[in-house]
Amino acid sequence: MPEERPRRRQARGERRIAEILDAAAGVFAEAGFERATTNAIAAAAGISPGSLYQFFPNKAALAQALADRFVAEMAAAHRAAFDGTDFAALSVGEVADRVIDPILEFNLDNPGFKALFARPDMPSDLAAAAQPIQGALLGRVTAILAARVPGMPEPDRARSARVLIQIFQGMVPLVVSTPEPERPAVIAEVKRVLIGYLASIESLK
Amino acid sequence: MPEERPRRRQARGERRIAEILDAAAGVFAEAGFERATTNAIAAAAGISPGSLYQFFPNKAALAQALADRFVAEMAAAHRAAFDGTDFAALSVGEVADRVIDPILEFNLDNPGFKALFARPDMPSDLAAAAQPIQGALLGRVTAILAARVPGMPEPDRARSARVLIQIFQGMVPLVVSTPEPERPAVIAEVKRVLIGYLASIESLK
DNA sequence: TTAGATTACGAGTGATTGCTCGTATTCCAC
DNA sequence: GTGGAATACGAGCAATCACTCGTAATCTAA
Repeated sequence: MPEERPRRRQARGERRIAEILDAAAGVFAEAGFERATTNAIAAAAGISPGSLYQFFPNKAALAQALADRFVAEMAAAHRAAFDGTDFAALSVGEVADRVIDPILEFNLDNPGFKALFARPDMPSDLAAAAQPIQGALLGRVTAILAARVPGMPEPDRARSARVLIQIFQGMVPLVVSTPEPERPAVIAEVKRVLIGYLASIESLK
Repeated sequence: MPEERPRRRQARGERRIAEILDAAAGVFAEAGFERATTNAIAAAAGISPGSLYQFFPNKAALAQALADRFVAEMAAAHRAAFDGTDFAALSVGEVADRVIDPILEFNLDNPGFKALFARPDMPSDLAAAAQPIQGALLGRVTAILAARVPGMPEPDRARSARVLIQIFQGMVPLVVSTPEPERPAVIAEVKRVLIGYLASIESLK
């Protein structure tokens, strides 16, 4: 049975870990998770393969740590988008602006994010890492729906929240792949889609 | 310089090719493209690795052939969805039903499809194989928009067509992953989303 | 019938890649 | 200062996988 005493990191080590995660995000974004080699990540971080394995026991753990960091940053983006606002008092357009812009910006700033979380064969432990924010996001959208459409039956509300989230996440690739002069128009269309759906729900009384 | 004389296939060989493509679609769907090994595909087809390479020079060519078959079948699904209908004379609900159901059914029946075409690192030659149907789909949706909303400026029309397609394709994973008793309700929501967006475009006159 | 082509086999090969290990350097607590 | 821990190196190991090759069975055209 391995002792597995956690080593006491020096400041240098903490810095290295951050550098490795940065490098991994870049390589994942460029090559995709499978094609990304640990040696390439080490080279991108400016260290040797052996040094990389001083900090991460294997590639999966590296991916897990990067995922955890993404999740924490995404949670912050979600808090910025959702907290401290009375969504029942806003117009649908205002709701869309408040919620969509920061989350979209996060996706634009972190191309490695979807390389990790949108891959077809996501292992269960990575999905488990993403589950908290996914669940929290679902809860927040459901809460907005509950505040705005109180009469809606619970199953319908949960389903509509899932649909809203899926629309948004499904449109992210289109937004990201659209080059700059055209991008704001596409973002405006995304908002129109979500607003239209939200309005059609609210019009049911 | 290789002679590269195309060999004359026997009926048995044609059958084998179809069997290999079937097996590949299944293995791709289960394991994803990268994780799918050629030996596993051969085993699933009930043949040896060497026999597989009698028919396909490499894994990329196998993927290409499967993609071509999917594209042909998808094109047929598109024809069934679009041809012989005057979309200008239908209600938005009828348009949605006619277009969405057959294409959604194709995606449900062919789980290998998205394993090939939705992978993050799709090589350019695979994208080239998909381009004709993607282009044709874009043209068909644009034509429907042109028939229904004649006054719309061309750039807006093209953008809205792309958005409509992206909404649909972005929702496919949600539909596929929803188990059966619940699935029709999700499909109904997908249609409501598309109808809502279409109606909001048409309401602009 | 038979010669040549096609189909079939499966152990093996070369290349890739995640990861190790022996060793050297740097840091920090005492 | 000194000893132990943390950091760093990079050649190389073991496993995986796309693919090959020598050989044999089967089919088809004549």
